[in-house]
Amino acid sequence: MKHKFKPLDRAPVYVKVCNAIEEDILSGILKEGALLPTEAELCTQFGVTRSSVREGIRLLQQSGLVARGAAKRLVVKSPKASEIAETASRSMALGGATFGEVFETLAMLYPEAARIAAGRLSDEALGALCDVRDGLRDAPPGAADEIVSYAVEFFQQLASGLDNRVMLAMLQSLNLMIGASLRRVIDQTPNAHERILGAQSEIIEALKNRDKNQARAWMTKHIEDLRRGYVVAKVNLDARIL
Amino acid sequence: MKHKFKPLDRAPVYVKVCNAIEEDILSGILKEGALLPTEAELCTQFGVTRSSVREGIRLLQQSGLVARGAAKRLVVKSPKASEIAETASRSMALGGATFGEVFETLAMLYPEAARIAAGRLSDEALGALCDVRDGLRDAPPGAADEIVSYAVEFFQQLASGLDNRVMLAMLQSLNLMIGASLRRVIDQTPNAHERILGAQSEIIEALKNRDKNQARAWMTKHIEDLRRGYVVAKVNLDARIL
DNA sequence: ACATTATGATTGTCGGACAATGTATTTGTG
DNA sequence: CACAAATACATTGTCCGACAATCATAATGT
Repeated sequence: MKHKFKPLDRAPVYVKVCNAIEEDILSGILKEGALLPTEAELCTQFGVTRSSVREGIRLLQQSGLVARGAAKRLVVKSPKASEIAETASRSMALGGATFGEVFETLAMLYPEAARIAAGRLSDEALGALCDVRDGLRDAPPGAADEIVSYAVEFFQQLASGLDNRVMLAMLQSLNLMIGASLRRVIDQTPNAHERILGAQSEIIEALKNRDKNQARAWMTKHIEDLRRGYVVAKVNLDARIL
Repeated sequence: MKHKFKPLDRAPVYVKVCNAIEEDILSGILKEGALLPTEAELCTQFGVTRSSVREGIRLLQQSGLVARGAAKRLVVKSPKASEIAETASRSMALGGATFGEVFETLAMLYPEAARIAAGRLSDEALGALCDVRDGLRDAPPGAADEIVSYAVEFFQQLASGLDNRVMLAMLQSLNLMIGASLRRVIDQTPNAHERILGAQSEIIEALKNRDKNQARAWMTKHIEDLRRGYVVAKVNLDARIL
């Protein structure tokens, strides 16, 4: 019988360093907040030079698994939804995602999110939504930037209230991607202020009444209204987000 | 009047290197597939040492913006949906996402995805779905692994057919997260093979008829069926994915 | 006891060196 | 001349050593 060799692991050392540390984090040996050894210590433990260790650390750093904490020590981090959303949205933007794709996904997700929210939102979460609505109500007329930020913040608060980190990460990444384009839309839409305010109020009302269908319906209308804004503002839906 | 200084940029050099290159990619100066200079060349251009350049490259590398191409040269990459999905799902797993959160999100997204698919899926995409279904049909009984992979592949093909990279990335990340747990569920569910096969057939039928409501309804049933499997298999929905 | 200073540890950056590897060029041969 | 083989070259991966900057801790002075 012919002996067979396993393929050798020819990955660069810095990749191996990254994988080794990552493995211990994944397996729970290194829990969140744990301090990693110093670079010098890692060198002796792995038997490699500091350059390689440092390059490995950069890989871990960018994937959000470790960060420099107090006293510059390396601490194990567990990626937060907002960070995941940020890197995902950035990657999609770079990957050439278009307004159309983002908006369609938004239109697919948020009505369902509203339906779920109607059955779950805590009083605090509802209060936060009301605060956003009130902030929008009191916004000075013509302040497009403020209107946009309140509009996005409304989505943001709704997503937060769902108490589901996976949903939150996805919805947040959409919020990040839609933010920039929304500015253009609201700039050119008359009555944007009132229309958004009205939609938010109706949605809040439905959420308060725990009326899932109503919440979903109003969210659908709200988004449909935004979509019309895109048409009015002549945003090219095939254009890349940037 | 008191002169005011802007806060100095005290970021480490390797971060600046990363940002500088990233900026040129983002602004379109460096398009996808473009070759970056060699490390030595970057050193002279930035006026820093190779160590710093290399650490900066690691950051870019992990964020999926560059990769080593032919002849080891650095080439600009635009992140693909599958890569975004992979890093996102990994991050969420590390961030402590639970089966419950993933499954709830799945149950929220896929019925809507099916509805959209009914109005859009190309013949090729439908054919791919049929292929998956046929593969599942011909799978030997008791081959849990195969059943799982066909079940996931069905979701995968459906997502691909939507022709929306943002949706695709999100759905794919769910697929990755659900994969492992599905194995346990199907292992312990009697008739899983037939039930999944039946659901796939019904969904395909609805898609062929361009019947959005029917497609959505059957997908909902399909997922509800999987949910029952989770209960039967006594999967703790509050347990972390790992 | 508390503020200040000295000490030490650690990271960030530099410079140079060399082996491994893949590319490009030259050379040899029909 | 065409094509294969050998050579030279360029580039990355890895190592080593050094030092300034920064921050934490210990020592010191009042």
